[in-house]
Amino acid sequence: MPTEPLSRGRIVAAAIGLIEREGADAVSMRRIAADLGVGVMSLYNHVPSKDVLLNGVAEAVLSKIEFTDDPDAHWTDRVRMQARAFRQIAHHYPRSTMVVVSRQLHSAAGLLPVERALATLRSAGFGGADAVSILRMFIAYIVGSLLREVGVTPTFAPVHTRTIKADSVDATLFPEVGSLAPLLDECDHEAEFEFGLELLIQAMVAHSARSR
Amino acid sequence: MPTEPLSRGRIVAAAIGLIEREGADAVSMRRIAADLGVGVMSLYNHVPSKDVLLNGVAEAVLSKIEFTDDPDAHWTDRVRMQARAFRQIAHHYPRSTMVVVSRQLHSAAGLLPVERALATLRSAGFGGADAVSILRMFIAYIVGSLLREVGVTPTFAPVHTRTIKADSVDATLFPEVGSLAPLLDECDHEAEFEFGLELLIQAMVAHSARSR
DNA sequence: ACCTGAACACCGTTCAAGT
DNA sequence: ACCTGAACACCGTTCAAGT
Repeated sequence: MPTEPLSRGRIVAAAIGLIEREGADAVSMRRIAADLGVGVMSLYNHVPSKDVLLNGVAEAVLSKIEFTDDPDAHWTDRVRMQARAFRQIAHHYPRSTMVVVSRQLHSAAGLLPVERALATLRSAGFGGADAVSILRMFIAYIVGSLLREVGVTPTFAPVHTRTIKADSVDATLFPEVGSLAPLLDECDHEAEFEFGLELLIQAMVAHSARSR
Repeated sequence: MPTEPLSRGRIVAAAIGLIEREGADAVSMRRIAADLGVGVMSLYNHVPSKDVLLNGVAEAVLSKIEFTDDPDAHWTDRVRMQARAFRQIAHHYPRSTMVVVSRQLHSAAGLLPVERALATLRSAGFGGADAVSILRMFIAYIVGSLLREVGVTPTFAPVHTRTIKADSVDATLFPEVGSLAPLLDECDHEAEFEFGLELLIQAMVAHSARSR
């Protein structure tokens, strides 16, 4: 039975599948080739190196973000929706998120979200420089939030590992950490993300009012 | 000449040096051993695996943050200083920053900065839950900012590579990106960090006033 | 044009042997 | 207690050979 022919897309998809199944450390050209049922060197007919293959993984994951933009909504709501859409990759591709975040993409893969964000900010009345700086702040916040969210689960095994045990922290050296241990122990990722998102949006509103 | 005896500390220091000199990808147990003038397997007398060695690298870099806290300063100034101190690691250990950020530390290495931040926020009148959420938002923002700062220079070779060329962007598909290309092309990392930092701090002040 | 096995220069880590 | 070389099971990638 003649399977579907090898292609860059199939290789990238196999890599993403492998990452999600076994983690980024499990990715090797040989494993991917084995998963696809081909010889290792066949991959190199479609991809020049492992490094650019991983760039392809990052681009593919980024391009799968589902942006549903409503141009009629208030700009603060549009910003909210776009930020949440970005966060979805941490849910759909948790183990690939680290790959996305740790690669500098010089391609146009991430350009569509940037375009939409800038358009939204400009429509809200922000100047070009402010729009770019605000976008960068937002991206930093989202990326950092995703890292916390997926970094906490490098493997899904220890589903409830307490990072800080109240009784193990020297209460004289770290009194605040000690007394807040119950709060530090648990992290509702969605709630934390929304908390920061609202603060950021309100900061933007205030900044907009100041510079008006 | 009997060189200093091998130790976990010397091994971690050698790893950090290697990372800063040649990048995180260059790190291998064999290279570290060679740099230290010992056999590979000697390392395993002091470090159980490469994985926990890299955790040691992350902890060592984190512990080198220089926090100069002034308890008499206004809490917003203290938050500013702490955030800037954190950002210093991107300057002192640029290539190690990715290692720090990509490892989940279950140790007490990062506890001192957390303690100081929480103490500052509580002294500003924030409740425990708010203090924890605000700290998490700040850490997300700082981590994301550091990633942008060091991710842009995986190697220092292309000192001025333009990521987006104005004429290469389809102006009809990406009009905003096209018109803002000059701004997107350059990034004053310190200025961008400070921009977001001020917005975050003002958001905190507003949040504090609201919940007072 | 696409596939491939052999080969090269690497990895992390186990183990048994040394002192 | 600390060091170590040999060995094992892996890597990414080059190259020459196939179709």
